[in-house]
Amino acid sequence: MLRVRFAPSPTGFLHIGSARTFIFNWLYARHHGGVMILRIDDTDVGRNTEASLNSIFDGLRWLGLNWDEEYKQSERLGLHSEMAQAIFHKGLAYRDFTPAQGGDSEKSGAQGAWLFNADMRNLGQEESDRRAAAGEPFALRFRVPRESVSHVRFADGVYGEQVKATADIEDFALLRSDGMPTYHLASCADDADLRITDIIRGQDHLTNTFKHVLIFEAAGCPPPRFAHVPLLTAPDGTKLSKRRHGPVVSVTTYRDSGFLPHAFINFLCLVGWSPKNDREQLTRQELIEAFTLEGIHRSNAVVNFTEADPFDPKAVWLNAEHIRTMAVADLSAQLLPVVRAAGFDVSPEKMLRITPLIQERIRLLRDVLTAADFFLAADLAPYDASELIPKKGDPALAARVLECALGVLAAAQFTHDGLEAALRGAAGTLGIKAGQMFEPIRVAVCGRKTAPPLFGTLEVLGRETCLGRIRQALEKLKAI
RNA sequence: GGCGCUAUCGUCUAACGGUUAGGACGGAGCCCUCUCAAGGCUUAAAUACGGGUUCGAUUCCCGUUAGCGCUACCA
Repeated sequence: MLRVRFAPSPTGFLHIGSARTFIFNWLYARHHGGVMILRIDDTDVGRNTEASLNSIFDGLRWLGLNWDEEYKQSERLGLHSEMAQAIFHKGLAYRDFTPAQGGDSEKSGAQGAWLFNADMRNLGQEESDRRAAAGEPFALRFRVPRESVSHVRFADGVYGEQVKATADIEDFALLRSDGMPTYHLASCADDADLRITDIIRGQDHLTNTFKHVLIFEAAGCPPPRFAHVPLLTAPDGTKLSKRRHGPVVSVTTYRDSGFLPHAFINFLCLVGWSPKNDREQLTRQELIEAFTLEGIHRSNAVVNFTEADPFDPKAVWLNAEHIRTMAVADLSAQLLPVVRAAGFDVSPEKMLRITPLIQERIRLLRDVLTAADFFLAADLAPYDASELIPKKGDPALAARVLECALGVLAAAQFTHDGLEAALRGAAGTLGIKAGQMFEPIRVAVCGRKTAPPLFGTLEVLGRETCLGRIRQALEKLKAI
C-alpha cells in the first residue's frame, strides 16, 4: 500500500508552496489508491505557534482535500530518541560536547565547508561516557562514513539519479543538547515508523536527502522513494516569504479574496507540473487521473504577482473560468455569505436572480460587492449627473429620455422581453438610437455607465426601485 | 567559499535528435454588441552564451554566465 505524507512545521502560516506540496502528495495518493497522512513536524518548540497551526488547518480544510491519518511529532518523541540510541549503539553516531553555536553567526563568513569536529568525532568511548555521566550537555552527531563509503545515492522521482560524495556531507546533528530530535532524525524516524513509501517534498530538501538515506541505512530501514518538486518563487526570483512578499503568499489570503478552492488547486497544479496535453482547466477527478511525477518540472516557477495586482493573472483567469462554468444555484450559494458578510441583507431568492447577471462579469467572489452593489444597497452611491448624458447628447436629451422612460416603465410588462420591446419602441418614438435611450436609464438605475445588461437588470431591480431612481436622476439633471 | 539543482515568449508551459518551436495567461488590434463582460478572429513575443557530437541540435556532452537550494544543536 502506497503511503505519502505532508509534514508542515507550524512556524508560519500555510503558504502556497506548501499547499502545492500537499496537493501533489494528495493527488499522488489518490491516483494510486494510497494513504494520505498529515504529520505536524513540531520539534522546534521555540518557533512553534498556535496561530501557525490554525493557519495550516484553516488552509487545508478550505482546500477540501481530506487526509486519512494525522500525527504530531511532538507526541512521538520516544520513537525519535529510540532511533537515535540505536544508531549511537551501533557506533554510527557520537556525542559532541562543543557548546551550541549562537544563531547563524558562523554561516555567512564560512570559508570552506565544515565537516566535523575532529576532537569530538574521535573522542574515546570512556571519556565520552564519563563526560555524559557528569551531566555535560552534548549534541548527538551522525558519524558520516567517509572512510568506508565513498558515495551516497538515490533515485529521485523528478530529478533522476542523485549522487553525492560522503566527503562532502558534514556530521549533522541527530539530537540537540536539550535532547530534542533535529528535523532530520525526527523526520526519518517517523517516516520509517509510519511506513511512508514515497516522500514528495520541496526541492530545498534535495541535498538533505543524502543525510536521510544515511539515517535510514544506519537504522536498518529501507529508504522510501523520494521525489522533489521545484520551488515557487516571487517575480524577483527569491523564494516566497511573508516578510518579503506579504500576505499574498498565504493560502488564507486567496480564500478571503474569493478564490474557489478548486480553482486555486487547479492553478497551483499548473505551476511546476503539466498534464502535457495543453489542458488547463481540469476537474478534481481529471487531476487525479492525469497526475504523474513525470509531469513535474525541474526548475523553479514564479508566481506572477505585483503590488498592484496581488494575484497571478492566470490564477484569477482560472477562477473566473470556474465561476463562469458553475451552476447558477451553486454560485449564488457561494456569493450569499460574501454579500452578507459585507453587511447586505439579501434573500437567497434575490441572490439567485442577481447571480446570472454578474456571473460572467466577476473574477473573484469578492467582486460581487462591486459588480452588484446597486442591487444590494437601497440607495445608489453618489454619482455625477453628467454621467446621465448619452453620447452625442445633452442634458435636455437625457431629461427627455428619462421622462419618457418613466412613462414607459410604469406601463411596461416587467420582464426582459417586455422591457426590451417597450424601451426600443420608445427610442423609435423619440427618434434616437437605442444606445442613447439605454444609457441614461442605465446610469439612473445603476449609478454608473458599466453594468450588466439593462433589461435583466431592470427586471431584477423591480418597477418601484427603477422608477424611484429615475426620478432621482431627473432631480440631479435639473441641477446642471 | 564548498557541494548540488536549474536554464524555451513578460509569466505558466509543450515539443521519440528532424515542427513554419505549439498552447495558455497577460498585451495589442478587429468582429459581435444597449455599456461592461463573455465569445469569435488576428497579431507581437522565446530555445541564456560559447564550444563540441551528429547529415541534422530546444533536445546529448563540456565550459561560461545567471538564478536557486543546502552548507544550523531551523524545518
